Amino acid sequence: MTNFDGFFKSAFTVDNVIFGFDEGDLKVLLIKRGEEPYFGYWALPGHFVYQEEDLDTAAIRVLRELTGLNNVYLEQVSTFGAVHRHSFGRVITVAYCSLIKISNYTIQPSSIALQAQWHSVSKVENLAFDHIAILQACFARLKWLVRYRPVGFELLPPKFTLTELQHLYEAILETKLEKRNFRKKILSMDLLIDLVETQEGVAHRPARLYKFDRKRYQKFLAGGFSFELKETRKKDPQTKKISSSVAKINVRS
Amino acid sequence: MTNFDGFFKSAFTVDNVIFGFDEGDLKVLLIKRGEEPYFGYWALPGHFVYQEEDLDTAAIRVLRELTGLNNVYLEQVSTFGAVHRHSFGRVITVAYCSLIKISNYTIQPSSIALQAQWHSVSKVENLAFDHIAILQACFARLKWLVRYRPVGFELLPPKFTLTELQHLYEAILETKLEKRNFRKKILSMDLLIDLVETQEGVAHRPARLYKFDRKRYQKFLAGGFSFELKETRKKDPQTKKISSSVAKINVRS
DNA sequence: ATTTGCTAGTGTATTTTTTACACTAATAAA
DNA sequence: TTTATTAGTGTAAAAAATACACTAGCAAAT
Repeated sequence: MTNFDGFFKSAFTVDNVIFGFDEGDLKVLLIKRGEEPYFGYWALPGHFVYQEEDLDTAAIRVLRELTGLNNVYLEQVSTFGAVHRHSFGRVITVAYCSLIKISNYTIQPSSIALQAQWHSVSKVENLAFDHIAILQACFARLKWLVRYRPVGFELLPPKFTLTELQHLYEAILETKLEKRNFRKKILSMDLLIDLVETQEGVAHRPARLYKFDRKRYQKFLAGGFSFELKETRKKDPQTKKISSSVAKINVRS
Repeated sequence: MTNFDGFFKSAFTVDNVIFGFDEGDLKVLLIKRGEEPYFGYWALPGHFVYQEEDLDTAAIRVLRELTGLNNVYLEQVSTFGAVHRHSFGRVITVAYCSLIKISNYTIQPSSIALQAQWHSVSKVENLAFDHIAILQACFARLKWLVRYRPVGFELLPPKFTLTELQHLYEAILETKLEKRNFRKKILSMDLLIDLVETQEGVAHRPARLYKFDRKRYQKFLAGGFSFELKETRKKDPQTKKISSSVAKINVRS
């Protein structure tokens, strides 16, 4: 039998990209590292996986240890393994992604995290390691996901208005949507419960509040999910329809 | 500085899921292992990654060494890292996926591969390690992909009929499609070149041959790709439209 | 020579969905 | 009472999806 000992000299880590939404802005949770390499740099909350620990378990543990976040559903996105991405040796990292309601959680930096803070995705730069690339991959995944699963709701507080929901979709998709059509689409999916309540303390007509209908969502998951809307072209009349290439999917229960 | 040596005791591998299409059947390329563990078992072509080798590079090399396949475009799908998935120690594996035209390549088993053979995806069982789960993950990815990129063409010979193309889609999506609508859809994408030639040696009206227009595909990639068709309900009239849940996406250039 | 069986390929009416845009409604502040 | 501002609705027109019946061309059987 060949000897494979030479291969057993690597390590692997998990890195978590946690998205949140606040003040109309898409955020990502970063920690300030208190450990070499990249001491003092902002980084994704991630660390080594123990020998006797599954990847998913490690992702949850590491996130809890660094940021205090618990009970977060994490999903694997992809794996980064460039040879010299870590100065301590060969370290490949598995990226995980999640969406949470910022207001539901208290961030509690600990372990090697000097700080843990929400940063606007659009303003993030200079992260440790190859974390910018990992963030980009997860953001791309999020954009993709938002069209097929009602992930938007994960990012909003329990009660929200349709306009807030629309702004969230616009922030993720980095586009503008047409109000009428957005509402028709989202309501036709039958995933929202009208709370009858309305906003308070606004200097204009108060909007109706909705909540996400989790039970109906479960039924929906079996069959499929739909989100499709073209960006409005109202404000940019010189834009011409050159080739309206479209990507679609149809899933039947 | 903390000592991290304890973490540098793992290894990682790459595993390749190569899909092909032949005789109306979706196939996957497997090797018969000539090495412990799982000596003599059928397995995905995969092996250890060298210390100074990137993951993508390793996937290409391993595939070449085991099966003789070269110049295959591989795409990362996901990573499997259950603690005891390999008996030699902690080994996580990164799964890669590809689609090739079976007739374009000669399979040449070597290295630890005793044999390399195409197997019907629907009949595969009893693979080494957790390779069944890896195959399933890649098959799911393929089903997904086929709706958004014209990957179908990667699996067919250079000249093909529309009916052959339809059968391929039906095999991947595991459904039946309506001929008229399939043709309208696929031709409207403008990705096919009519070769004017027709089939020969068939005992019925010979079908027109087409080839894939790679140049137009490049242009298309920038904007988006569309494939959407509902399965025909002709043959199953008792099926009722209960809730036609639909998943769609719209991407504009 | 004609018929039969088979698969290739087309025409089109109907329904559903998307898109665009203008309209009305309700609240607080001026 | 008016104004500014955001909430929310009606609907026509266009585009796409769906269903299904039809015609076309070839070889083999009669």
